[in-house]
Amino acid sequence: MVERELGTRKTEVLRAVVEEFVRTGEPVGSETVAERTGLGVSSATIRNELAALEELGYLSHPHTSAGRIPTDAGYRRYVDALPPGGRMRDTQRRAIAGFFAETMLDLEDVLKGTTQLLSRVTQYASVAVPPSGSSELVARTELIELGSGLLLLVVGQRGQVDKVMIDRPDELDAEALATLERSLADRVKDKTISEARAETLKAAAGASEAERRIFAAAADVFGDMQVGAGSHHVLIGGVANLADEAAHWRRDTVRRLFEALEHESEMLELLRDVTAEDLTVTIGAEHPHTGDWEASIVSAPFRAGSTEVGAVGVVGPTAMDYVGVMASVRAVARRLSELATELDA
Amino acid sequence: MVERELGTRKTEVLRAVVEEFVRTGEPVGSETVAERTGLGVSSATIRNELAALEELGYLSHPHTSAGRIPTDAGYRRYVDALPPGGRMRDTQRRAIAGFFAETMLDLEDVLKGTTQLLSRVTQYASVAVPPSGSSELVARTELIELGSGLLLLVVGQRGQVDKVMIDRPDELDAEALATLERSLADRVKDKTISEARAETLKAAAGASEAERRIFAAAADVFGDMQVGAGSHHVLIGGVANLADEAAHWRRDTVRRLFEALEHESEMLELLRDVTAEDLTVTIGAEHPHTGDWEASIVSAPFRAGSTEVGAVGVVGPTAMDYVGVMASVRAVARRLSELATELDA
DNA sequence: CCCTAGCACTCTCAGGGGTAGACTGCTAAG
DNA sequence: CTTAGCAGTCTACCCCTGAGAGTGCTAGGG
Repeated sequence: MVERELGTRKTEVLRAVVEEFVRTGEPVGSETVAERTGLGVSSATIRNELAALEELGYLSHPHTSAGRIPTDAGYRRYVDALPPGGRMRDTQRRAIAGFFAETMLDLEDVLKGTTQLLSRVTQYASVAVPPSGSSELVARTELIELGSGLLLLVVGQRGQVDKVMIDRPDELDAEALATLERSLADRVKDKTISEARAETLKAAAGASEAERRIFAAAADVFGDMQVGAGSHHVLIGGVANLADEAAHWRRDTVRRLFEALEHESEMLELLRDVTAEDLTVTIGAEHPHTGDWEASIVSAPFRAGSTEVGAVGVVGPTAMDYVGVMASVRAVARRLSELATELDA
Repeated sequence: MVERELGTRKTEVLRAVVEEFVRTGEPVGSETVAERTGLGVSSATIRNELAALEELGYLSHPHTSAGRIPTDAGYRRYVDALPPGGRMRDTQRRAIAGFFAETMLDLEDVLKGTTQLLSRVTQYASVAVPPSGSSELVARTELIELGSGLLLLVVGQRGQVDKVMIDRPDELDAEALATLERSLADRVKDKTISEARAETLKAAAGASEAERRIFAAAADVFGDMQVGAGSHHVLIGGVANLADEAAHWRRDTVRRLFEALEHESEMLELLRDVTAEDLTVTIGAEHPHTGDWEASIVSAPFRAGSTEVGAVGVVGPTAMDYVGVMASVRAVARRLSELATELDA
């Protein structure tokens, strides 16, 4: 579709249709638009504009005598035409400011809180992807003997901790384990997590069976930490909000959405490639992985200094309050960037 | 309500109504019951029985000319009358056996897998509550200096790890920190987690401001571990299955359920007191915290040796396949007990 | 005394017509 | 280019009806 100038009145009309539809959930008629835009033209004129916008593929018609509904392309056009730096409601602004006013030290805790904040503020579901961790440094590794086996523990420079239980190899005595622990620590200390993974895989290759098992387990842990430390890699909040939305949605949309929310890898796919420079809005079928379901994702990355460390986003119906959501997500991402930068210093 | 003998035919009729209703979701008529029970009596006789069962409060009538549907009390009676040791389908049995055939070392990982297993097998949502941990022993504590502050790490005897970030108190140098770390370790090593918590709170009381902060943080971590180590205390699986059920449910039921699933404390309340000796079935409004929503919970504890360590459960509509769910939950809980006992040895 | 056949009765559900209302799209005039 | 006016179209709703499902009751039979 060729990018073409639309004329400010058409843009205005489209805006009115989208916002009214989002507000009421009902198809919007020419009369309503004429009143709401305040353009000072009659509904007949609006009807011509509406017909033109439909011709262009931005609006559609459930049936002859119904009002107009925006298409995905219509939402897209609407979002692209939005003035930069949208407004939040005061309550939203205050909620966000209040949340970040507390002193917080653990980024993972913060992110968990962030999902709740975003979902409360926007009334949709929200997700947060913690730092990918590949370029983090390994601060410490430990091999601890417990009653039930060996516990291998890895601590990252930012306080991320990951672990795995290993069956205790009988052929290794306490001394051998201590040596092994030191050898592992020497190999990975102050390396990045991806380097540490490569290093441990290499070490596993040329070691005895018992040692190999431990190095392999370590490599697994590092692999895990690359995605995000700890046991959950994607944080989610406000799913209950989607239950309300569910009434308007197709059945399979709801199910697929919940499935995606449950499986982290799917959720990561939903957000991958989709989180660009600043703020990204993905509408309905635009997303490569969502097929034709009627959900939109608004997401933004946050950074510590200049390296990208994670992302936050909101998932809701295509008929969502883009202005409010975009402003909220942008604000939260900016705050998170500040916080992450500060924690890093 | 007085517990009264019902007569085997009434029981049989009730059973038929419940099972047919669960299977089809439609109110059940006398004709259907007459055929399905194989009692060899006519539908007229069944009608008398149905009327009696309704009089007793076990069945209800959407309207005059509709069939019967079970009340909560009806499900209760049905469940209580079920022969012990219900049957699973072969596929269910196999799925469970297959899952536990693998060797597994980390109970938390196992529980995560368990929720997925149970939800796949039953087609409802499932939850797992990990060991409460109060009586676990503290295996190790560490105070690690990172770029961004101090990381306090606690490792439990079973491999549970919990942590908290603390702002580095400027007035403590490396040596003071080392002393503090040793002092903390001495106080809590090999104590139970509840003892450790009490101990740290005591230590916090009579310490300098900087030390107090650290002991207090430690107490927080122990407090956290009492509920369940790591960042999630209740594990959940198969929420997507509830989305399908949602069509049959009242709106607020769905929302409240999702909210409960999101807030761990609520979920713990749902399962607390509800998990008795063996297998517990809570039907609809029976549960003190669910108000009048139409959901049932089937749960069972699992133990390591003789101490109760956790619980698993399934959440679904009151019209659920109790036989299959009860058998599955019981089987999974038994397997988990075996595994937990073995890991403990 | 319990069971059963039969029947009148009740109530829902699906479908058909008929109407009001909501919008559109077109046309002709400003 | 805009607008008023108007015919045309389609849905949503209501009302009605008939079919069907299922009950409750009664009277007769083992």
